[in-house]
Amino acid sequence: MASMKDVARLANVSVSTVSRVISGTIPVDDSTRSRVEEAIVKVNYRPNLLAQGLRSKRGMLIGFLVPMITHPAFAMMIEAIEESTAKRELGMVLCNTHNDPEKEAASIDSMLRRNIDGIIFSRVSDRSRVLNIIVNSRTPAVVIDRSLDHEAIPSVLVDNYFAGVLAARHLLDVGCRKLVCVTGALNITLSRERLNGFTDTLKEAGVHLTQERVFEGSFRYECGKRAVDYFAAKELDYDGIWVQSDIAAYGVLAELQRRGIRVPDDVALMGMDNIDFSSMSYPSITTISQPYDLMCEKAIEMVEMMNGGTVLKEQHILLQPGLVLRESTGR
Amino acid sequence: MASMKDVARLANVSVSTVSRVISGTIPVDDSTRSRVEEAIVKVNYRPNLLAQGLRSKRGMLIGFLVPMITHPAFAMMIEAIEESTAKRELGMVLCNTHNDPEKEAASIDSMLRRNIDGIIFSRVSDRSRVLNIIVNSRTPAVVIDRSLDHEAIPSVLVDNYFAGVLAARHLLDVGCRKLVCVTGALNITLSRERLNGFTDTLKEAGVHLTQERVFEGSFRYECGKRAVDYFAAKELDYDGIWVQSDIAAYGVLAELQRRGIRVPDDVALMGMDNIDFSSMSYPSITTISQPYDLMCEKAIEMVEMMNGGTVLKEQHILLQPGLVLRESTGR
DNA sequence: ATGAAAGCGCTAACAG
DNA sequence: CTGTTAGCGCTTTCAT
Repeated sequence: MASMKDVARLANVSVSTVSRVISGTIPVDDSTRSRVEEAIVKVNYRPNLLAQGLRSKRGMLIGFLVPMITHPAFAMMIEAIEESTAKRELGMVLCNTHNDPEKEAASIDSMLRRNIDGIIFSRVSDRSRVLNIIVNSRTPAVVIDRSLDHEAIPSVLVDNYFAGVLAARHLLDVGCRKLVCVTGALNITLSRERLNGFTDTLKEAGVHLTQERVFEGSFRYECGKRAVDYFAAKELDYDGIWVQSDIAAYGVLAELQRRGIRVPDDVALMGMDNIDFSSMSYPSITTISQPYDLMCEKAIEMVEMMNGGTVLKEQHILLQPGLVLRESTGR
Repeated sequence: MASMKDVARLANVSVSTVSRVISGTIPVDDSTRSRVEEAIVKVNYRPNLLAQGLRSKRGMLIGFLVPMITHPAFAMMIEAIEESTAKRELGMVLCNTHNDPEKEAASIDSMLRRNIDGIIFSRVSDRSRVLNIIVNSRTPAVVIDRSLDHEAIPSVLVDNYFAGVLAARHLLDVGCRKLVCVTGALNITLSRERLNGFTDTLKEAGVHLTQERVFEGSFRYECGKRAVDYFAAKELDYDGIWVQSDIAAYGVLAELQRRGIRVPDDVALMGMDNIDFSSMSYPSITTISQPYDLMCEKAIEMVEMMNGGTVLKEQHILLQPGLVLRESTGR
């Protein structure tokens, strides 16, 4: 790899002149400039990012922390973050935390040691010490898809209450009146918000969602089967079900099918997340989409602004979810 | 962030001594060492990775290129690479190439400018100029899940021929005699190898897989429906089908179900990759697993060896796939 | 065993 | 407009 020195030598100028030509912000004589530019092309010079990052304190790198890479919803976010960073010629370092505070801490640490431009995370564990580390180091950090108690850290969220509203409206629209709901873990705020939107909207329509019609699950496949078992054990009758994540919705679907219950004929089923797979099954799954691309783009924008000196404390961007109609609620 | 200078000042030694204590390779007086170690703890010193990387030409970073992050098979590899790098305190920068040679080139370029320790890729586009760039820069590179014509680059592969053998054996075992196959793109070597293993094994059992019983698909969902349409148009009778990727197998499954054809009762269905989802549907999908964890670990090991000075040209590690029994072939 | 000094490749302040 | 100088934080001779 050619260095600035090589270019300078070839163009018969000092390295600082080369630096000026590249940055473009400081005036350089036209003839000098073109000589330098020729030399740059000739030796195929590309600035070393470590040297730049060391000097400028900006590693040209964004860190992204997720709890599980292979979960389709997170994979979509990873893709979106990659898209937004690549567009800006930033790199993305990815860390899989497994919700392990130790691993979170270790990866944040190594990111900071890379003079990272910003760290974005979805679902940091609550016991994480990392937030303080980041705040103390004055590195821009943005939480995505989850609000954090730590108010100093800005976030970009979807309107989870409205997601519940959309789900309820649609199930009512297709004629369901006996509903049940499978939530995510209810210690997570977004699960509660979704449930509230769902419950409130049903109530307005005169449909009362009793406590026993709500099954507290997780965002994992396994809880789907457990939910169906639970409803069966309680001998609850239902014609519509909202599961707060597509992956869990598939758990529900598989168990319903195993029991010979037809979707959508006997029960209308809705999920949430709009993972790729939700259009790939039979029946395909009606779901609530989250604007991952936009969320991630916003998160990166916020990081960029903070690096530009803007103070973004207590800034929380709220984006709207959408309804995606498919077969599982088609009547 | 505290620097070496801070530690040195506090411990009353020079920075070089601090460096020696940290590297551990050069003898340092015990009393000095403990003084330095105390100081390190006191100021919570952590070496700056950019500075280290700049000096030592090793960025402590592995680059990973995939064509599509959200494809479950690649997501699994990403997870495995992350696991293997994190274990070694290396970072992972991820790039989504979309099979776009421009984007491949751009990301390889930025990786090299980070003094990256090694680059691992699955499925570089054939027209990629990047291979030469990498070879010229003497940066360790390993191809995963695909052999490359470029012989200088080592690779770690699964035995795709044997995958075909396993698929054929199992379908024969469950009593299928009228078989069809949906391949990946046949210009990709691994698709042809899988098909060869499948065909040869059937032939040994006296089952002849005619040309028209092979549908050239891709590793995408959409080709599944097209394949079923094609077989129907040809009025081919079949009781067993092997699809060379799980995601395409779901395309086949959905279309079969739409047509009222029951799996496995009417047709036994097998996929390949063992993506998470293949256990989450009803019926769950019998499939061929690829040892992603091991493949990725081996790839990282190879990179490490090359960085250690070992020459690995023309080294190709072959790993064995496995059979995963599920409902879609259960009789 | 330890310190001083040079340098990795770059940027920015200071001179001119 | 351009060159010289210093320094980002680290490692590695080279002295002592």
